Amino acid sequence: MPELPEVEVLARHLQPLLPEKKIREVLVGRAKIVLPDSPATFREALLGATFTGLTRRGKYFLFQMRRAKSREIFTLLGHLGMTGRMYVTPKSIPLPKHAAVVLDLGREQFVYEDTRYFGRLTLDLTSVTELGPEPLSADFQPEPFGAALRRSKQAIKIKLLDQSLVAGVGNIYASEALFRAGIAPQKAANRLTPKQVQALWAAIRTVLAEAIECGSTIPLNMAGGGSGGLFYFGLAAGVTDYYEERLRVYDRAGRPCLQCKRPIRRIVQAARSTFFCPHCQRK
DNA sequence: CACCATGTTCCTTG
DNA sequence: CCAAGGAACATGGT
Repeated sequence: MPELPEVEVLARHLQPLLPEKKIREVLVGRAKIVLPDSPATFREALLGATFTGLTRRGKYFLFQMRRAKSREIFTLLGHLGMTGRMYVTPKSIPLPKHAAVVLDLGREQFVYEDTRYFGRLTLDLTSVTELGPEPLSADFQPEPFGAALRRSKQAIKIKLLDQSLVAGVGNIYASEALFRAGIAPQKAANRLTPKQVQALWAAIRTVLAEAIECGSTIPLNMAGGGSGGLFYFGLAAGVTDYYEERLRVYDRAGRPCLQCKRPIRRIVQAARSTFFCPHCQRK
């Protein structure tokens, strides 16, 4: 679930649930998640601390915290990796199989679960400092974006996954943005025309903004209701495939292009799937 | 058993 | 030093 839109939607969901909740106990179920902190350091830093706010940067969550005695503020960084989930539940709800970190909040608990354990929940903030501009903010401008693309000979699809170019685009939305912009994914970044740069810049913003819109309405309203606050993004019953229906090329290999009816093709770039329409996205 | 999966980092090569 | 390619990480679904 984790590209920028999914992170944003989950952040909006968690935002009102956390402020002023105090961490009474910290359980690290899988040490790797907390790296480069040690479980002991991590626990000591969070014990007694209070959540004060939550923001997002790229695919990262930035939890604003306040230390118990010193009142000093600090940031807890979260990343969902490929399979991470975070939610706040009553303590009566049993922990999932792959509970990586659990924060005891009193009557509730904050759960970070991750089946593949690729994610992070840590006090180390170095990875955020290397991120490129936030795509939906005014920091993301077509000219610097184009200038960065001109410096790279990589295939544009691969370049879009570079978080220092622009933060938050992942494998799904890279394919989606290129389809919207009508650009072939194999095209070298430095060969895009100024018009293509402009179109891609706009497509990235459109695709991400629409995905946020989508995620913040249907799944959110349905989730949490019956299950005592349990929140599973995109997994609300009956709307399971709403998410996929929005996507125009991703995971649609062999199916007709929504614009020209010719089959969508899947190729592999940098060991990851790319989906595109060879007709609508020509070199 | 084989292959695939929304991500990042580390190592190697040139 | 940098760009680029590939493996590694770990588990589960098909």
